[in-house]
Amino acid sequence: MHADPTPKEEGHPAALAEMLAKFSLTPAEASVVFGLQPDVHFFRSGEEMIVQGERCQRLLVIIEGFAIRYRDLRGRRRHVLDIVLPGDIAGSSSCHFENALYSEKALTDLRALSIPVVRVMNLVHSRPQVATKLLWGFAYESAIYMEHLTDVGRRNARERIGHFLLELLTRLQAVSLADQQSFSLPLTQGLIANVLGLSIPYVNLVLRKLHEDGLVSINYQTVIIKDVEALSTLVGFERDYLKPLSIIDLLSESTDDLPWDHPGTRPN
Amino acid sequence: MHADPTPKEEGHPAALAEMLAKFSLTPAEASVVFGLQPDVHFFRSGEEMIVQGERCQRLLVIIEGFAIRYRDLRGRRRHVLDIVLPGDIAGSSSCHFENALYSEKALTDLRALSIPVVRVMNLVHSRPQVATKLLWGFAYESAIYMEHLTDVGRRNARERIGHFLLELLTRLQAVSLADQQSFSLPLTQGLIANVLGLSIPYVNLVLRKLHEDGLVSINYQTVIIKDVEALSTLVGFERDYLKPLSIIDLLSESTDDLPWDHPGTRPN
DNA sequence: CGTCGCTTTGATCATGATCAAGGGATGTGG
DNA sequence: CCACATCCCTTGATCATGATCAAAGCGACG
Repeated sequence: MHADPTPKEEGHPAALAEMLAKFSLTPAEASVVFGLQPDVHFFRSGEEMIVQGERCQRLLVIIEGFAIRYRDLRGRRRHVLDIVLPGDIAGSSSCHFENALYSEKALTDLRALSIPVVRVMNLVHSRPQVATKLLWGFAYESAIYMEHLTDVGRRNARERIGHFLLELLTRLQAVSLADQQSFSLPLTQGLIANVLGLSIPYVNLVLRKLHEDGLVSINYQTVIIKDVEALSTLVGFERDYLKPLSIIDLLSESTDDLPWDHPGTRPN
Repeated sequence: MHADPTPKEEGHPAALAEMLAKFSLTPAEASVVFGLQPDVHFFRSGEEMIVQGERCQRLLVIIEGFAIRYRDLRGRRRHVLDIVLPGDIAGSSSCHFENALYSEKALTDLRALSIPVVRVMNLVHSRPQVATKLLWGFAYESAIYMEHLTDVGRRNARERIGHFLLELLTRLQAVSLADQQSFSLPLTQGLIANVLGLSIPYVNLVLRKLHEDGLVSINYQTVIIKDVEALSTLVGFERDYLKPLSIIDLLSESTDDLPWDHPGTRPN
């Protein structure tokens, strides 16, 4: 990992848009986050960003590139818990523990904003609303894992794979990295197998069947979902869990009128 | 569901101890939460507390009794995502969405504090530190689901069941509802099967084998884990994920010395 | 005393794992 | 420019974990 001391502005615009979308931050609030003097860090493909068992003291807002979040099981190999996309935050769960419960590793060359957890926590005093929005966004992660849980626990291989691809499509669309029915990302069959708890040969088989049925096609890192509707129905995909309520909606329902933490940007 | 209009103090002491433990609230902060004028609600065994698809507008701090959090799958039956114990908060994930993603239903007669989400959110202005502690606690939920994910995705039936029982033991110990090796809770084999994505006859089989091996015994709602060490090793149980870092530790590492959140003393 | 829900047991079946081997690509060093 | 290594995809044969189906026993409770 190499910190880049000089160009601290370079990566902000893209990350800004993603933060806005994910955490409902107003531009003013986003600039509060960027005011925490984040470093831009670069990681090479394969580099570990968060290491299981070590203390996690910084959050990494992914600007560009992809990563995996995985857990090393004793004896068994590893279990990939999720794919980390631009706009996601590496370390957001690890920082809850004395020692990180899992690792995060760059899947491609990757660029991220690095912000010390302590500095974020201090927003509680200085900018409580910003802190709340960030924490609210973190809490929402559990919804994704709950969905993955029913994915792995209650669906067969075909449904799991279809569901996984549809989730990726939707999440990537949210950060403008996918069009209506396709996206590009360094997804191997081995990775899919690992995320979904399946074996590689079986993933291969199911993927071929899905292709024969004209539902999806995967070629050279590009996934095309030929019939989103049909696949969604087939595997029971409902995208609600990927569209959390904005915290703004909740706050604006409030009837009282206590002072805001930085007047002027209040959405009310 | 019946709101109890009169005795609003009755349930607080027990719930208070649990809140202290789970959210690192000081007594003063706990009383801020109780100052939100929560109602004590009673639910009968089998009653729905949160309904999938409906808007979730209140949080329910479980004081006494047990519940399940489950999802209705189309066509398929339901999938139980987790057991909800005293000290847990029903609705803590549902409130992130326009419509609750899952239901929560009382497994026994149950007593809970009901607090409107809006009122909690307003703590952001008045008591940002309390709000942060609560949200921090919610965010930590995702760690539990991530662990369940590797449980279901990467372990065989024996390991899953053992892991599940050890998690329950640990979580119940945290709220003084279990001793060193045993606890009581209305757990049926059907429920275990549903949580872990197994069939009832197979759960029965595995449970018998675990019993024959002298590892666990289940009788009349009482689970005894005869050899916690052996079982933990056998199934690879590490309890770290159930012991989140207190947010206090993070805040106290802060080098600056801003006044705390008491109204009137806050700068800015 | 009959019903209902939970547990137990057994027989059969299938989803998906494991093992094995070969086939492109791409990349690297000689 | 070729030899070799590596990584990923593909395919097939065999195996096993755990599902499904069926039926009966057993409390508890009204």
